[in-house]
This record gives sequence, C-alpha cells and structure tokens, in this order.
Amino acid sequence: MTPRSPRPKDRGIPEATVARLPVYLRALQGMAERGTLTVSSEDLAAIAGVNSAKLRKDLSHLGSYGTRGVGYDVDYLVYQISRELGLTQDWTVAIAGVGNLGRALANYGGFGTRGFRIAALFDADGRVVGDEVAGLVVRHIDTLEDVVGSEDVSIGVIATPAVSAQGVCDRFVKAGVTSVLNFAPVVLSVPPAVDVRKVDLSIELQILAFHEQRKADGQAPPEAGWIDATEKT
Amino acid sequence: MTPRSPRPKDRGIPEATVARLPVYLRALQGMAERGTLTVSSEDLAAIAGVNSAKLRKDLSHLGSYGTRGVGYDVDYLVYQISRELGLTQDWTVAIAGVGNLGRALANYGGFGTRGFRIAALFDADGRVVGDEVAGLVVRHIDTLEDVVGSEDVSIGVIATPAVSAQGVCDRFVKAGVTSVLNFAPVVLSVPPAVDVRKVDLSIELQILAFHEQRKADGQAPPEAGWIDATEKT
DNA sequence: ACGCCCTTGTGAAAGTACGCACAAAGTAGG
DNA sequence: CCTACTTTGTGCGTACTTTCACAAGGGCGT
Ligand SMILES: NC(=O)c1ccc[n+]([C@@H]2O[C@H](COP(=O)([O-])OP(=O)(O)OC[C@H]3O[C@@H](n4cnc5c(N)ncnc54)[C@H](O)[C@@H]3O)[C@@H](O)[C@H]2O)c1
Ligand SMILES: NC(=O)c1ccc[n+]([C@@H]2O[C@H](COP(=O)([O-])OP(=O)(O)OC[C@H]3O[C@@H](n4cnc5c(N)ncnc54)[C@H](O)[C@@H]3O)[C@@H](O)[C@H]2O)c1
Repeated sequence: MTPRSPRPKDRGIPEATVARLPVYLRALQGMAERGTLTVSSEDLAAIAGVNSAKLRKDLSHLGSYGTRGVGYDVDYLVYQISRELGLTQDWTVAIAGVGNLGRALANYGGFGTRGFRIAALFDADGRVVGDEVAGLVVRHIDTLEDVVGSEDVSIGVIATPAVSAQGVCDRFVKAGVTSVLNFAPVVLSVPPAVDVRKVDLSIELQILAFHEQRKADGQAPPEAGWIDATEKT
Repeated sequence: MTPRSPRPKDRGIPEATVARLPVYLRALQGMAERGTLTVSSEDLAAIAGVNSAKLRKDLSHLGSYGTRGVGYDVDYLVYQISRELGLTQDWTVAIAGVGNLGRALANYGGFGTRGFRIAALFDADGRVVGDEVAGLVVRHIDTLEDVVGSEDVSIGVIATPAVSAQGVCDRFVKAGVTSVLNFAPVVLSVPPAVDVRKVDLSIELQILAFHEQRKADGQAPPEAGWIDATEKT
C-alpha cells in the first residue's frame, strides 16, 4: 500500500506559499507591535528573507490587499493571513510521549499565544503518568481515545520513541485526529485524509553535513555581500 | 540554497534529493540490522514513503550502484549514501541556549550515534552556566569563540530565545562556524558561505492548521458568495 | 549457452516554483 | 485635472521536481 500524498492538488494556495505565510505573519505581527501602519513588499520581503516579487505573488493568492504606491496595511494583512491559515480559531493539540522533547514542547509558551492550546499529554510510562507538566497532568496513553474525543483534539504531536510512533499515530487517527506532527524518526503511514508533517533533527544535521563536506571539498569560499538565509522544509 | 555559485562544477546533487537521502539511509540501516542483503527500489521506496522512480533517480545521482534484476546491495548503499552525505567523518556540534529545548537536544542520544558529537553547551544565564547537562558542563556564551576554535566546531545549534538568536549566530559565524541549525523563530542573516537551516515548530503547526481548516471548509458550503470587503470593481 | 523475467537507469512529459521586468493603479502636489 | 512618482500585481521565461514508461542490463533456471 502506497501512502498517498496528503494533498496532491490543492486547488488554491501553492504549498510553497503556505509554508511562507507564517513567516510573513510573524514579521507583520512584530511590526504591528512596534506601531508600523503600512509596509511595502520590498521591506517586508527583506525582513522575511525572500524576494519581493515572490512575496507579492504569495500575497496575491490571498487577494488584492495592497495599495499601489503605498504598500500593505499591516493590521489588515495580519488579519488576512491569520484567517487564511486558520488562526482565527483555536486549535487543540495533544502530545504523546512526555520525555525530553515532549516536556520541552509542553513547556514552550510560544504555542498557546498563537492559538494552539495543548489539551492533553500522554505517556505509556507509569512513572511519568500522573506527573504534572506545564500545568497538565500526564495521562496514560490508553486514555487517548477518550480524551481526544472529549477534548476535540485536531492536532496530535508524536514525541515518543520511533518504535512506538506508528502505533500512537494509528490511535490518534482512529480517535479522529486529522493532523499529525511527528518528531520520531520514522515514516508514518496514514490514510489520505490525514496530514502528517515531520520534524527530523537528524535529517537537518545530515543535510548540513552534506553541504559542509562540499565546502571542504572545494576551496576558498566565495566572498560577497551579506544575505538573508531562507530555507524550506 | 546556494544562490549564485560562479563555479558550477555541477557534480551537483539536487537539493530535493539531498533531503531524502537521510530517509533512505535510515531505512537501509534498519534493514541492514535485520540482516537484509538486497532491496529493490520498489520495496525501499515503500518504506521511505516515496515513489520508486523518484528513489531510483535520487540514487542515480550517486552512481550506478544497483544491479538490474536484483536491486541494491544494502550494505553497499548504506556506505555510499553515508559517504555522499559526509557521515563517514564525525562532525562537531555546539548548542547555544540550554533551556527547555537545548536540554532536550543535549540529552538526545540519536545524534552521537550518527556521527554528530556535541562538544559544547553555552548559555548566558549565570544560574545555568556550570550545570552539568548530558555529561557536559554548560559554559558561558562569552567563551564561545575560544571553544569553537579549539574544538573545531563546524555546526552551531541555536536554541536561545528569538531576540538573542541573531547575536549568537553572528558569534558562531565570526568564530568560523559555517553551518547553523536554528530553532529560534527568526530569520537569520549570514554570509553566503554559511548554511542555515531552521526548524520552526510554530510554522509546522500553522501549516497543519491551514490544511485542517481547508478540510473543515470542504464540509460546509464554501464562502457562499462571501466576497472580501476590499474586492475591487 | 540461451532465453526468460525482473529491476534498474533514464529520456521525456507534466507539474511547480522562482524572479525579472513592466504596465496598471494608486498617491501627492500643483 | 494633470503630471510625477511609487509600489502593486502579474505575464513570461527559466529552472527545478516529480512521474511515467520503457529499453537495456543482468541473474537464474534449464
Ligand atoms: N530529544 C531530542 O532532542 C530529539 C531530537 C530528535 C528526535 N527526537 C525524537 O523524538 C522522540 C522523543 O525523544 P525524547 O528525547 O523525548 O525521548 P524520551 O525517551 O526522553 O521520551 C520518550 C517518551 O515517550 C514515552 N513513550 C514510550 N512509548 C510510548 C507509547 N507507546 N505511548 C506514549 N508514550 C510512550 C516514554 O515513556 C518517554 O517518556 C524520539 O523519537 C526521538 O528520536 C528527539
Ligand atoms: N521549547 C520548545 O519546545 C520550543 C518550540 C519551538 C521553538 N522554540 C524556540 O527555541 C528557543 C528555545 O526555546 P526554549 O523553550 O528552550 O527556551 P528557554 O527560555 O527555556 O531557554 C532559552 C535559553 O537560552 C539562554 N539564553 C538567552 N540568551 C542567550 C544568549 N544570548 N546566549 C546564550 N544563551 C542564551 C537562556 O538563558 C535559556 O537558558 C526559543 O527561540 C523558542 O522560541 C522552542
């Protein structure tokens, strides 16, 4: 069985654009806090580390929200991007695996402030179950289905060891979760209706190692200006 | 993402391929441990969650290491991919910011086993400096330059708050680090010779939220004639 | 030695993404 | 109202990516 790509055709905003919208949003929110009223594509692009034409094209997928000769209204753009990303509503998140990483995630304040409410923590280890972490009592993984149902969890985070990840994922899916963020170094199989995104630190390091080796193979690195780093995931 | 290399000696492996090689490698290492001797592109692709033609094309960039009618020799392929990724040598890593996330990273065993040696931990907080974390004593960030130089660190990991990230990055770069893995939610500016990769959990969640919303919209009548206020005539 | 059958490696097509360059659209000032 | 100036929105060429489809290569049974 070949796991089908979650969204072969999104008859809407290109995936590459979706991945950049959060970056723009963050930049804009910073500007809004500092009281900036409008911003040009040139300036915003510089902050976000992208080409200004790309930024304009990205925003054009949301609609014509700019004013020629002036730029974009910061607050209005914040609202439009938020709406497009689905951040005008709150999302409920559950984390499975309360080890090193799960604890770091639970304790991280940056989620709640962005509309992602952590509703439950699960672990299989009896020594962890019952602990209070970040204001939540760790529940046993066997209660996952009940809690996910009653709390209406829509995003499941997997921070268990790799061997447990597929099993936990299956339980999330069976319980009705349709988006999964996976930190375990395994490829998860899910039904087509479920989105999975993975964060794999080892892979990131290996990609860096590849380029590092390439630099070492060559000779003197090119000297030039200072650029903004932008990457994709 | 190397913008403009005036020296296209194009022994180049596509970036998209590089990002998948670690996935293949992990699958192959698992097979090797279970004693599998050879594997077909079809089977390996299924495990890695990709199209088999894509896998073959990816591997073809490394050379012709398969045998028609048979498949690929697992051990040999492990070696070739490792070599291509630069994993036949060890890389030295330093982590700046020993908070929730920095500790989780330091305590994670999955790096050392893959050729990434964590050589130093840095923090700016006097209450953290001097602590022992994962067998290393946390050093003060002001010693970064010395340590990076003497330990020959090539990869810097940034796990500080966002406001400190650019500053820490600059120090890494000035000290000679040419690869940075950034967990802070900011776009870093670096010279062209430095590679930056970012891991941004908020962005991942926001992308999931986007698709989640889209799924929900599909159920309900989409926008029923609702037009944005700024729609032009 | 021979031919069958399996799997690789790769042209070519289709689909995405990027960024330049510029007309269109809006502002500001007279 | 008109002119000068600024910045958006996008058409278009280029480059990269994915996928299909199949000829060529190689092992294996007879
Ligand atoms: N810590 C890191 O920095 C880091 C980095 C990269 C990848 N990862 C990956 O993230 C995952 C978690 O890493 P970690 O360092 O937190 O590991 P950990 O061992 O510290 O924590 C894992 C937790 O999952 C729990 N668990 C095990 N089986 C479970 C199950 N079936 N259901 C629910 N909980 C279960 C364990 O009891 C433990 O508390 C691993 O897959 C690891 O490879 C971690
Ligand atoms: N914890 C998570 O799960 C999580 C998730 C997503 C993103 N992040 C990001 O990762 C980063 C770290 O998160 P955290 O939860 O570990 O934060 P934290 O506050 O727990 O830890 C940050 C650490 O960095 C240290 N620090 C501050 N300034 C420094 C400097 N100039 N030099 C060296 N060290 C410095 C602090 O003393 C602290 O120990 C943040 O940017 C955060 O936004 C974390």
